[in-house]
Amino acid sequence: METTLDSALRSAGLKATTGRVAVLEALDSMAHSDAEQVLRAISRDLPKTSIQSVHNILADLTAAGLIRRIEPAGSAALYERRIDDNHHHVVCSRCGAVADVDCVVGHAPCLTPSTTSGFAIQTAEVTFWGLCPDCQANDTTAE
Amino acid sequence: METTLDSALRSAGLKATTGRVAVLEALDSMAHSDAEQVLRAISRDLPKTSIQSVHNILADLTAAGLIRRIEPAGSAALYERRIDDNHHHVVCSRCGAVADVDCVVGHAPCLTPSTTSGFAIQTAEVTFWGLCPDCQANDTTAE
DNA sequence: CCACTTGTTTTGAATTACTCAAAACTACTG
DNA sequence: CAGTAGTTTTGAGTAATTCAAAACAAGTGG
Repeated sequence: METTLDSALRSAGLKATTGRVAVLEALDSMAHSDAEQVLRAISRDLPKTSIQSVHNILADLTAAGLIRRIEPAGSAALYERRIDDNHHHVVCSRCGAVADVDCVVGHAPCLTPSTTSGFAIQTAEVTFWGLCPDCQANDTTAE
Repeated sequence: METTLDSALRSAGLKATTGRVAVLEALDSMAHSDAEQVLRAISRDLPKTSIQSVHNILADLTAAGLIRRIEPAGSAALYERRIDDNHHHVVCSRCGAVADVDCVVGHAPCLTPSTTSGFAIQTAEVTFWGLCPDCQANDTTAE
């Protein structure tokens, strides 16, 4: 079967292997997943896949621009399929949950620093930190 | 000798040990250092200090609010003494060099997201990515 | 000034997330 | 359908950090 994912992979210069398609499908259904979550998701269909292969696939897909990699402080690297806009993230400072935040500007860099120290700015990455709804609900029990 | 650093430590509820004072001094002279750089800096005076102790001290100082920890994607955790303002960072996407960027607003969160997904926002962390002056100079040789 | 107690550092081992390399394999080409 | 280049597997290795128990030192009270 020739799917959209197959052709996306091929037009990026990558072979459309079952593993890669499965990873893309997994990330379509669960955004902001780390390598281990992706492994668990695709293990249902491809039980022979190793965590190293998942890392390998995720690195290839990231390099090809088919997925985006984010690394919030304190978490393992997370991957997402939303790559065509310049959006940002809210991370729960207690449990690490992640949600998307639309960028007001829509393209990189959405902000320009006041003092660049001679750097040639390419992008601005914004990470909001706060409490997710669940952790707010449990806020009375622990701090 | 009773220094400013001593009293800063004590008023944070921490004992003013030589190791902690040395770490604070090191971070005063070299901002954005990782644990290993701090270890090298204090090894001149305290050669018996282990990397584990440095991690321990850095964690204590971070918890006490005396230093700030940043974790740019792809780098080890970096520590800095500038904690009283809400400033941001430029990271070189090639060599990982870090410089400070003043926050226009000056207090957290300097930005407010459009859609919060129910999160209670506490801070906004902005990381600019670009090429540092050195890497711009070498830009013709490699990409 | 000395001993005590608690907080701190050392020592040594373990863990996590990830990378590297060679062998086995499979998607696409002709 | 066979060949080859690109992929995945298998297995080992690394870097940064954390954990735990024993050794030690800072600040306190005598």
